[in-house]
Amino acid sequence: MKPVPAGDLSSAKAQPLGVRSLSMALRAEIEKMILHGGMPMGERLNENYFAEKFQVSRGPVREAFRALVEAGLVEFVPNRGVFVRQVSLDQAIAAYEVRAALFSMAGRLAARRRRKEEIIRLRGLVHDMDEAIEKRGGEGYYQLNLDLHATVMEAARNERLAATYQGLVKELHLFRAKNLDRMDHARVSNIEHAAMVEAIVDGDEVRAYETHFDHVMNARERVIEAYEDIA
Amino acid sequence: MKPVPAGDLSSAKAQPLGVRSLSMALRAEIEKMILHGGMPMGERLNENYFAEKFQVSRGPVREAFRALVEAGLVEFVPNRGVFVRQVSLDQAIAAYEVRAALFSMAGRLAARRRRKEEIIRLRGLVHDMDEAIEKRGGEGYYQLNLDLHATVMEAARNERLAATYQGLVKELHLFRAKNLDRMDHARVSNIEHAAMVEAIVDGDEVRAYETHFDHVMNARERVIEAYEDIA
DNA sequence: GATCTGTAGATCGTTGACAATCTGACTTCC
DNA sequence: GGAAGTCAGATTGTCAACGATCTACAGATC
Repeated sequence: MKPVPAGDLSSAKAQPLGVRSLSMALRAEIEKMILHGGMPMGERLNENYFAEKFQVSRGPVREAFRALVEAGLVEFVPNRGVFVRQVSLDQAIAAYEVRAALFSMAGRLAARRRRKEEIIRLRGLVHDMDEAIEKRGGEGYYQLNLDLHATVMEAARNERLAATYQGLVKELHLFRAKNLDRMDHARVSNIEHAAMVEAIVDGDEVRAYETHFDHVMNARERVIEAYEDIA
Repeated sequence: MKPVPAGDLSSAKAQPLGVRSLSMALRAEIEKMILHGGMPMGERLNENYFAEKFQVSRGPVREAFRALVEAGLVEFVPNRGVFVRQVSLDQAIAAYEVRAALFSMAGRLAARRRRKEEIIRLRGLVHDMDEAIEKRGGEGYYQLNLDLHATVMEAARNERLAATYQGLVKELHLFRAKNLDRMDHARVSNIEHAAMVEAIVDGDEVRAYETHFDHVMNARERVIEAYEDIA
């Protein structure tokens, strides 16, 4: 009955766009393409291209773009379109400082609000990362590192903080030198992790703040160094 | 000479919406209405209403809404529309903690990067606020307070930090108890300001962090108290 | 040979129309 | 009298088309 085109969206594209509104689903899909798919920085996002790719009109695509602009993943130029955002070293440095602010607060709150199971999990992660470095040549370290940071955020029990932090980390993915935090630093980094976790375990807010703050600011320094190597 | 179109838009529309794209201008305008105009919390924003009000089609209005959703000022419900966001006490508390993280970082960076003229300005503001309290019954205190916070942010010299902070402050405007930070606390508050400024002047990063952190967290406590009075 | 000008193609900005969905009130039935 | 079903009106979701703007390239001018 309905004048729906022969092949329906979800199956035709074989894309699990979800049940949300079309533009919300598109936003998530395009975001994934930018972050994981690896679209070149500065690349222009063509509205017609995405409209055809997902078999929708340009309206929802445009709405998805607006949301991505606000999220800081793309830049908008009137009458030109949107472009995958270029993140300069200076901007990355600034973002690391914001990250330090947020993450050190998370550590501080985690020290105040931690629960027994989180303490166990945190200590376990530090131990696993040690083993990943010493016994498996760094295999699996990256994921464990993400887990550790996520667990600290969880222990802080502040969703607003977690959401802001997440948005910032996404943005930092756009920085081309993101992968410069090499395995050389894993040992040093994990010593910092241990100090962070013990401060949380002790419930020492000030020490938790300091250790978490230093951890991110040290990462900031390493990024600067690494960048200068390739520049 | 460039082929300038006969009838140019800006005058034809006779709308001082600015030179940016239509949806960007709408976003700013609607945001102003929500924050200053005082739209009731939970109010639904009707697309047709805004389209007619600004003499545009619904497309740009919808795009403006998407941006406001991402900014956290309105909530989106599929097939229902967008609503002015309701901010609960719990959410406000969480937001104050994020604010403490950002502002204490600003204080810390300001202590590191301050310039002579900013020192003069900061001390002047604290002095003016004292006079506003003692000699003018609080007249002008509110604006001076905003100026002080803005000056600290400026001295921190981190645009990303400032932008994140600004977005958060906007969101806190949606909290109905926002005006509960009454003049009773101005004296205490300004003593805190003095401590903050002196820490920045001394270039003492740790003390700057602590004083700024405490200042926001104390404000958080006062909001909780005030909320309980009216609840 | 370099710069400027004009045109063509492509892309964005906006609009108005139509389909899908929801809200709220009225009717009907138990 | 209260609960469930039904229907009209209003609102949102999506689309296709038109007008405006920009980029790039070819040709003319100095």
